[in-house]
Amino acid sequence: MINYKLDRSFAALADPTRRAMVERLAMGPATVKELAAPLPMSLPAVMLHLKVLEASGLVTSEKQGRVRTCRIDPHCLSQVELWVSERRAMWERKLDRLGAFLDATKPDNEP
Amino acid sequence: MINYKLDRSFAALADPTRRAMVERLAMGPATVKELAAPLPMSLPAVMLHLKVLEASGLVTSEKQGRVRTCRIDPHCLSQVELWVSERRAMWERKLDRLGAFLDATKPDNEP
DNA sequence: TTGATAGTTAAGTACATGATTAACTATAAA
DNA sequence: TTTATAGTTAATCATGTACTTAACTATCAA
Repeated sequence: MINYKLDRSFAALADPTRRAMVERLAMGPATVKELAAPLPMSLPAVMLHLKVLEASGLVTSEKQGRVRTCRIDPHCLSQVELWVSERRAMWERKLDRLGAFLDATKPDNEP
Repeated sequence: MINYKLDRSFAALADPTRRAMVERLAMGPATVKELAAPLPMSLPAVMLHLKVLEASGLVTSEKQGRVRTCRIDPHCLSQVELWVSERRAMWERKLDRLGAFLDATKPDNEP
């Protein structure tokens, strides 16, 4: 029942800096420097955030020469999306059944 | 650009105990005691998790007599789902465009 | 080969998080 | 009216997170 990957993905996305990094990467791959440019913090801090994103699997990176290029791995994003949508769907089915029950037991001549 | 609600929702869902609580609530409303029953921790600890879930907006609760009944608020779940699906969709559109570009620039007579 | 660039590691600090036990407050039932 | 139930608050503690600056290592360009 324990899903460490999901733990790490949600935890990674809980930080606004890391969501900003994912938003940037959603537009296409970027280097560490490009990722860091708009962020109001030091490069080592960005590196730590990147490490968290990579540990969760949401982002991958590879180094060529002295440049590390980062990109989104959509699989983990899908896993997160799936978990949330499943719970919401379950809750909404529950609501629908409740509605149907109320309709069925309601005194008639109401719409 | 900063979205505290989203921060709190993702952070709330990053903890396996709280995800377990949401999973339970997806099946229908529950009291604090019912929520706590399967969890390997003290009631005050469960209360703290519940507070985190309520502060994020993912869960609401109301007290009647001495019983507090908790239920999912699907709106915040939708917000989380939307954020994730938008980023994934954006990334995949990007990939598609890249694929189309590669197809267009590829030397011919390849499938 | 000198210097700038891109990234990395280390050490240290401040604050947040997740849990505990003990003690307390209502409400309901016997 | 006693007693059990459901929940709440407070005090405490250990650990984890999010940064900082300083110092370092490669790589590329002039």
